[in-house]
Parts: sequence; C-alpha cells; structure tokens
Amino acid sequence: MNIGEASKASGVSAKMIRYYEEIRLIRPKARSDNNYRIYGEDEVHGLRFIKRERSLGFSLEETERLLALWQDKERESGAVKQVALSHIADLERRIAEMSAMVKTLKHLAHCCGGDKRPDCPILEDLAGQGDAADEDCKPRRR
Amino acid sequence: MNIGEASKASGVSAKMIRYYEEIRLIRPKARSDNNYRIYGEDEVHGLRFIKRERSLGFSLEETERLLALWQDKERESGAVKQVALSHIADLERRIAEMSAMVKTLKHLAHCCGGDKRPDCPILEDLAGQGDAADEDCKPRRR
DNA sequence: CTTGACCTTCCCATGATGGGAAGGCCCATG
DNA sequence: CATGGGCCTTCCCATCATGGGAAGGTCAAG
Repeated sequence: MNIGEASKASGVSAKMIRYYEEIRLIRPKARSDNNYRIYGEDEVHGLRFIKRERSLGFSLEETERLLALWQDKERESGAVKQVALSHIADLERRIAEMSAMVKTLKHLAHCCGGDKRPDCPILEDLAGQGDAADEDCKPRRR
Repeated sequence: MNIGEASKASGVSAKMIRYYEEIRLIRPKARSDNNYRIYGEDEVHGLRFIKRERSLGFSLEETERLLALWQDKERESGAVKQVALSHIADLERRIAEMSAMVKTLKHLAHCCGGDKRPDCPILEDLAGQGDAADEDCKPRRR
C-alpha cells in the first residue's frame, strides 16, 4: 500500500503520516525499490488509532503513550485509565475557563445596546472601567 | 516609561509588547536618545485593554478590531457587539466539542477496570473495536 | 571603573497542520 | 516510443501566541 492509499484507508493525510513517522509514532513496513513508503493493514490500523485519539483531544505526546500501551499486551489497564482521567481533567479545566469567558461576555453583550450609538459596556469593561461583577446593566443616556 | 516599567504597569511581558508593536497593535510614544522605547499612560492603558481581551479568549485579530473600535469615538456599539457575539458562538462551539470528548472519555474510563489486568475498553474503543454508543459496560472476564 | 540590571535586534522553538517547489517514478493514451 | 498526468520523494515555509537566549549597547550604583 502506498502512502496515498494508506491515507485514504485511514483518513489521515499523507502529510501527517510522514510527520508521524518523523516524530516516531509509526513507521512504514518497508520502502519499495523506488523509495516509496509501503504500509500494511497493521499500520493503517495504527493510523486509525491515532486519528481516534486526536479526535478525542489527546495530544501527540499522550497519543504516543497510549499507542505504546495499546501495543503492549502486558499493559495494566490502570495505566491507560490514568492517562484518560488526566486528559479528562485537562479538558474540564479548559471547558471551565471558556465557560467563564462566555459568561462574562454574555453579560457584557446583554448590556450593550448594539445599536448605532457609541456607548458600549463591552469596550468599557475591556478598558478596565467596567464593573463585570455587577449583575445589572448601567443605565444608558438617551 | 521604559518597556520594563510599561510591562510591570500593564502586566504584559516586554517580549509581547515588542511583538504587538511588530504586528502594529500598539506603538511606543517615542524612542529615547539611546533608542529605548518610551511609553506613556495611554500606551499602558492600551496594553491593559489588550490583556483583558486576550484573557477573554479573543484572538489577536479580533483584538485588533476591538482596539480600533475602542479608539474610534464614533463607533457604533452594534459593531462591537457583533464581534463579541461571534466570539461567544466560537467559544460555545469549542466547549461543545470538548464536552462531547469528555462525555465519551468518561464513559470509557468508567468501563475500564483501571487495575493490573490488560483488558481495557478505552484502548478497544481507540482501536475502533469498541462500541461507544453502548450505555453499558461490556462484561469482563474474571 | 566594575558590576549588574536594564535595553536593543535577531534567531530559534513550541504543536499540529497545510502549502508548495523541485525532482523522480509509473502508467495509460496517442 | 513519447508525452502527460498523477503519484511519490525531500525540503522549506507559514500559521498563532509566546518564550528562550545570544550578542552587544547603556546606565546607575557601589
């Protein structure tokens, strides 16, 4: 199987397959006479594994660990679970951060007339004059 | 004010102040005889504005737009609100993506013994043999 | 006058991905 | 057999926001 065929079979772009090789995640089974990379079913399976991990937000570093655990038939499932739990915690921390941003922004946007007038509590807050903790919108001049 | 003093006053690193200058977000008021950048209160205010925007997750591109609107006293608040709303939508999309990841991972982790045995539904899912839609955990051999 | 704490510019690195150039290989069609 | 198109190869560059560090200039305190 060429790199193009492996790409189609796995859903991973040829560019990325070469990159994963560079950082030692996967290697082609062999090179053909004309120096083309040759892949088999195992490699394609590995690529799909990587793709699924990436879609779950694992970094390539975590991916490397999980890939090693996957190939180690003697692994302890606790090791895998630990990687997963730590990743979950990381995701939840980022979600909480972004949710806080959304909350603040929604409050500001709610208080902003969004019309043709220049008064804008969003800008006031960004400029540090705002009072983001205030539940109510400041009265606007008419 | 030197770049170091402006950095302390604004909370933005000197490195970043220079970078913001390079991409034309802010400029020092002047250069001193010895070619040092000189900042005034206005510039520090601008830096704090940028910092607050970044902390709310705006990209530097959005930051540039909001900064221009901030400085434009004739702006229409609707323009600002639109940037904010679009950013909120973006954040919410990313939160939803990550929440879906967390949900899947939690299910998998819940089903994983996390012990010394090698059986691991997390790896099975990653390998594409799993059944992530299944609400229940598969029975494990004892 | 030395020392240390600043400042300047310039280059490099991150993480994951894509774009593109230059050159080689192979197959099908004229 | 020749040519063209579609692969493949390697190599370099760009992204986004940030930091690290080198090499060299400047300034103030001891």
